[in-house]
Amino acid sequence: MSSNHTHNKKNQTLTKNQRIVLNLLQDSGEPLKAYFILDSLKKEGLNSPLQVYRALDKLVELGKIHKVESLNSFIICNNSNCASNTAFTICERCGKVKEIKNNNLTEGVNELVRENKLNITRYNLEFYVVCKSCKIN
Amino acid sequence: MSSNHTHNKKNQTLTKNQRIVLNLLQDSGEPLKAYFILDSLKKEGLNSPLQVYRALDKLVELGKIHKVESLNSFIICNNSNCASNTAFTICERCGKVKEIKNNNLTEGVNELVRENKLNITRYNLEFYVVCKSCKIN
DNA sequence: TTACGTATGTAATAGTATAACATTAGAGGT
DNA sequence: ACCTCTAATGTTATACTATTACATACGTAA
Ligand SMILES: [Zn+2]
Ligand SMILES: [Zn+2]
Ligand SMILES: [Zn+2]
Ligand SMILES: [Zn+2]
Repeated sequence: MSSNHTHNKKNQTLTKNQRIVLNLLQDSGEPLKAYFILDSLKKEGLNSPLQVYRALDKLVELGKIHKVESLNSFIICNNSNCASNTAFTICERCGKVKEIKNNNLTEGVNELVRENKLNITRYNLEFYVVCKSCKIN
Repeated sequence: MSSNHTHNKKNQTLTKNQRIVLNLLQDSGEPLKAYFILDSLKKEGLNSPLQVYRALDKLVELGKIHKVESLNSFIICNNSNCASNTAFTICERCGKVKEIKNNNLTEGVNELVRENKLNITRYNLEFYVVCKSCKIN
């Protein structure tokens, strides 16, 4: 079946489990919970939580997805250069999550870090908001 | 026993459960987990997780403690004016957590928020570091 | 007093994550 | 091709984190 030649090492190293979990997160675009992922992928052959968590761990490590800590959820990275740094807005009302892509923010954080002599290895920023559609209602 | 007159409303409103949980966190200074708190306070009369979680919820709401989301832990607020905004450094090696008190950081974040038009209600910032004692070793 | 909101106590259960161990698949060197 | 090493898998069990539900008590204010 799956012709897993060794081209394209960076992207094609993914195993079957990792790939189907990544695809689900990609298609969804929303933060998903591990057990929801498990339920969704039963038909693809995932049977146990551990299979999901192992795939998630690997994908986080590769920077392809992020964990939204305060939601116990995982979301596709749409930024492609986070290097395990994350910044999200989270709507307090509807739960919608957006990864912040703004370069000003990234630069601003870097500046903050320099100015405050924080010897950091990475960061995780969660900004709680009321999103546009929720503000209307 | 406990003469709970209604003086000093802001601070003395705490109930017995809330008070003993707060005291433990205060004495510890470290982030503690709910079930550790439960075990520690069995002798004080806490029997069930729910008693702990209810106290924790209230104390978070009052701004007296914070939840460290990525550790599933709770820590005393040593800042006194966070208004549910939090900023921590977390050592990746030893797990030591410090609340950032630096006013420059607070102001810097506010600036970031203004510049990026983030309509936020609160934020939670986690900076992963290697702390001094861990860097030596 | 009555009524209301908030806190309690207790039991059960839901939701999140990892440990342990045996097995398999792949990449790289010889 | 064969050996070897590492990483991933499959499976079961278990640990850890948090909430639901419901009955009861307490404090404040009308
Ligand atoms: Zn990202
Ligand atoms: Zn919303
Ligand atoms: Zn604080
Ligand atoms: Zn350390």
